[in-house]
Amino acid sequence: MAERGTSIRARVRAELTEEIKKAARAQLAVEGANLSLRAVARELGMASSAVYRYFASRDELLTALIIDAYDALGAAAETADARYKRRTDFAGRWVAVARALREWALTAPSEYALVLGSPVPGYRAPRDTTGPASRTPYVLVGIVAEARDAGQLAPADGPPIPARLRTELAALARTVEVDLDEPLLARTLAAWSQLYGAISFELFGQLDNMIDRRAEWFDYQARGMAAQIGLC
Amino acid sequence: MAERGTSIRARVRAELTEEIKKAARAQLAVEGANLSLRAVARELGMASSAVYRYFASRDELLTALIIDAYDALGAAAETADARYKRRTDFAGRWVAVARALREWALTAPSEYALVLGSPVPGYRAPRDTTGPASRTPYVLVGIVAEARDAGQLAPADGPPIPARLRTELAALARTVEVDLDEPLLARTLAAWSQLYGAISFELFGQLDNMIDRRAEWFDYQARGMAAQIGLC
DNA sequence: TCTCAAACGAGAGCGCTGCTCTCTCTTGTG
DNA sequence: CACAAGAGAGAGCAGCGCTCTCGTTTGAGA
Repeated sequence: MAERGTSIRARVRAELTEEIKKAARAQLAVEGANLSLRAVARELGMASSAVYRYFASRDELLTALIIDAYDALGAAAETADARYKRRTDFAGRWVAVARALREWALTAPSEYALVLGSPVPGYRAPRDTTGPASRTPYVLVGIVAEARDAGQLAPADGPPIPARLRTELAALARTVEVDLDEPLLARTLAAWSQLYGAISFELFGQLDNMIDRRAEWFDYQARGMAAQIGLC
Repeated sequence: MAERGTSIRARVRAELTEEIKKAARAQLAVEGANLSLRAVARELGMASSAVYRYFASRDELLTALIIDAYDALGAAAETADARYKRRTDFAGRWVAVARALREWALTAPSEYALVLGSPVPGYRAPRDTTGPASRTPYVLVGIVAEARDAGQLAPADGPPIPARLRTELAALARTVEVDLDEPLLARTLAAWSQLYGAISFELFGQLDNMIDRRAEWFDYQARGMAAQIGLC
């Protein structure tokens, strides 16, 4: 008998799949990037071979975790922006989203490392991840585009952009359907890269023995990014 | 018989140690972060247990590689700055050093990932690395300090710095013996973090399907950092 | 309602890993 | 010249990812 379009078996299967991922995430949190499929199976009280009914390989499990992490990261960015009240305070929105991303990274460092750290084994997951991966930059770009539409954008400055890079930026804007001109897109992209750098720098221990007031330091940088883009 | 203060045995030992590291680096380059001590031993035609005469554990081998990588990275920065002719073109020097760091990272991606990527197994190497690790930022800070001394620094701007962060920056400047005032140190530190972000962003695949003209894109960002610091 | 193929779980096993221990041979120094 | 320290090899342990085989469960079609 079908229930809600899916059989009971399928439902149980989905639940166990989720439970495996949950246990894997838990182990990842304490063990670092070295995820042991056998340990996950042990945790769940099942034979290691049984896990292979749900994930064809350890890498496939990791891929699933990566996709989930991308989704969680994107969701964090979206809700942070949505919850920000003063919609025309674009710099404030940028900082709020940046903070949310950092905080998500701090609560789930190994998952952040999974998606944005060094590629794990030989190479990374296939490009099933492109969808969820684009949620975060989409939020960032959205803030900038809205600011531009509201006329709240400081006049463009920044280094000159070589002609060929400019055409590539234009092509990029077209393919991802982003309505920003080349200099603005360049500044936004650079700010995104900078944001990623600031979070990774802290998370991967480069700030150790240098700065303890990390939240304040991060805010300083996030405000710098907003200023660099031209958000007011 | 002692030779140059070290016995022959010690010399041979040092050579073999170096050879092990070399083989490990080679394997790391093709295999990613998963370094197999047994494979290294196999490559060298020796029993895996013999390697333990030279490195107490796989982690210790990795630590040695990390220290070497930090040193190589620092050396790349230093020579790039030293070779730059127009000493008062501080923005040019910054960009030259940034380029050198990126190029080193591109030629040895796994070694870069080792030192600046996500911490590998459970946690990272001990703090034997602090010395070599500081060579790169020292070069960057040096350029800024020289520019300031030459009066080639644009007037400070940037986000406000909270008082407590400011005192911590002052303390940091004191402990690492850097002669930069708080706002300038903050801008330099932020630029360093940004530089790290730009390199990692490219190296870890975040630029894939977005920008192909990577050298030009990197230059654009490097120039932006110099401008943000105030280098002329 | 019964049947049977598909789904599932467990266990054994393969080759790999890091690491330890023991045994033998070499080496350089007192 | 003796002998302890250094060095290499090999066996072995527990763990890993993954495969295969063998019973059991289950749910959909006859």
